[in-house]
Amino acid sequence: MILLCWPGLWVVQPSPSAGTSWSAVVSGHSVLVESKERNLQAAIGAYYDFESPNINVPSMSFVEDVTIGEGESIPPDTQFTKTWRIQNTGTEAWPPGVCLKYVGGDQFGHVNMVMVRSLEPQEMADVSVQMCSPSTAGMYQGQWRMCTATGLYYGDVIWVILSVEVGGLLGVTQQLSSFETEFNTQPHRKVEGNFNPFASPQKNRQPDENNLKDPGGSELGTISKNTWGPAPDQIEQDQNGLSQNSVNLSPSSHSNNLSVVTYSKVGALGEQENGVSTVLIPSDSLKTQTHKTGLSPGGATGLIPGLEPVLSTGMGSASPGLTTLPSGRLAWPDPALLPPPRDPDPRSWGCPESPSPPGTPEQPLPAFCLHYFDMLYPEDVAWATKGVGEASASGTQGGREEARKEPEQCPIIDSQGLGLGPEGDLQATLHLEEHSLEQVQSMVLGEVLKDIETACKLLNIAADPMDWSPGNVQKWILWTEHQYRLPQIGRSFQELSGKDLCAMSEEQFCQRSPACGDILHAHLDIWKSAAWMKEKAVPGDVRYCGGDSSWADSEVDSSCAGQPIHLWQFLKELLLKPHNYGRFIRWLNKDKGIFKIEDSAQVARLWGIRKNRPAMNYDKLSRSIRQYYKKGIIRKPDISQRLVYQFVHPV
DNA sequence: CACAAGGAATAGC
DNA sequence: GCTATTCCTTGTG
Repeated sequence: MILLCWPGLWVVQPSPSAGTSWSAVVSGHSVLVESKERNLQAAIGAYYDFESPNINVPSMSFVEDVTIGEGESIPPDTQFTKTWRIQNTGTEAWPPGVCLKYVGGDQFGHVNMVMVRSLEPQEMADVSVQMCSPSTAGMYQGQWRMCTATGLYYGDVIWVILSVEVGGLLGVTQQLSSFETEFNTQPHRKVEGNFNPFASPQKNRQPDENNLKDPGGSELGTISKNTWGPAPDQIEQDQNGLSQNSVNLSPSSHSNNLSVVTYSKVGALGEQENGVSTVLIPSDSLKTQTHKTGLSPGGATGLIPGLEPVLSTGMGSASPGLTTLPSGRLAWPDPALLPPPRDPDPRSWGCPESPSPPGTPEQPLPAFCLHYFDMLYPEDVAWATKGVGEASASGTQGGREEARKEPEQCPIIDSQGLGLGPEGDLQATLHLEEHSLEQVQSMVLGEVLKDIETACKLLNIAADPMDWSPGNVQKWILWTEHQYRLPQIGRSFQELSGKDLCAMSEEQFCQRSPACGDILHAHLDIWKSAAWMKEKAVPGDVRYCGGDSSWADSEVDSSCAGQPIHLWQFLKELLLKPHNYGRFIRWLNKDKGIFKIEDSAQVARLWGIRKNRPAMNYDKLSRSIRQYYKKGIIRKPDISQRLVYQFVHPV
């Protein structure tokens, strides 16, 4: 099996040598695509539930804090109930199975999700979560967001802002809250009046960044509405255990031949507490689940058979021990912290105005964010593969049955009977999603092709691996290793041309690189498929073009094929792609040509890859930049700052 | 410690 | 010869 991670897209190819069967995982869901031809589009037949323009996204507005309003303080280590009032501001009732989920910041206890009933248009309801205040005084904040059963986040990001201090006033409001609870046996009663004198009227309050403090010292405390995605370091060093975006890429964890693997299910126990519906996720209850899936040969035109709209909590808060991501895992921006969809081009999500768009330290901003990727624990593989053989044998019928067969392992959260809704609704939803699937495929594919295009320009290599020289191969390997944080591959592929590489089997890849040969091979397969598609693509056919940039786009590329690139040209190339490299280098004043190297090590590494100089570092790179001083190409700006340079002749 | 500046030798084209 | 790389020293914050 190969497990391949593209930004936002996973592809699992169970039989690489045959090359006829692929499954793609997008947004945490998976489909299997039987492909008679070796065709990337078929490979990426994916069910994707992002905010397609064709899909109505529920609307939600935060109304007010019911308990723990602004200005209230709470004693340390104190249990309390946080209640928000929210409203369905859309024109349609919410779909069944929606929930409010913890998405970032401080979590205050173990509860990370609470079911919310389907609100009618304009209806308001209170949603409560049992929390526990931190043990040390200070200001804290956390973010929560509504989420559909299929993992689609919607509505305002709502905040918990806590002032923890000894002698806080919690007692008063909680007494009031408890008093109310006695008269409100419904977990989420309909609100008909503004009855709580402690409610704060502000909507979408901005926390005072100067006062917010994260106990772990992370920068999460400074998340604001203008900084939707956690910065790379924040993701990697998530002090809150919000690791639902992490995926273990270790091939050793995936050594079985799986037909299809999905990672979207958890074990969860719903329970009622003091009139508050809570979902507690024991960390040891996380499970993965296989779906038996299948689509018609060559076509990715159906929803996954057996895919149930299962509520996934992700796994983040359930795994408090996972505070850092070890090497080999990829982290992704949390889609929950992205703004509500407005721009149909998903590439623009997550980086609205931030000069430093969110992403992983190594990744350009993923165009498609995976919603829930639970870990596939090694010990779960045996369980996960159980039934896979049956899946292959029974084709497309088994998924739903499989889910029913093992309810203990994949409990479907259906608190208060709100789970799945009428079959008719589901069918309508499926129908709608089918329509968007093809569009989604195109977009996913476009993103893949664009990433390859970007890499080609950056590395100055051909798109078709068959055309690569041994030097190109080294560059590509270095690049892939860098881009996907693979273990050091070294020189085990030295002397090989692109043709040699293409002729190698996955086993041969693994022989040369036991740690990640399979992943590398899978990446090469994507490149080969993309080259095949490019060859087949009819000029003018925009189906495979991702938005504003086509494959043949001759976007500013200062390098000429075959010509050695100059460092200043390379820097300009990076600067011209802020979506990809804005975290590494960005303009401070484009008109004056002033730029700042934000991540010197990464820029140096990219330069080293480009020049096939693995030992490149910022010391050397900066020496090269300084060579430009006397040549009048680059200089230090008038007010010298560290890592800030200026093009003498800005474009 | 990271960065800045620049000298000197060397590599690669 | 030109450009970039590599290694080095010295200095700054």
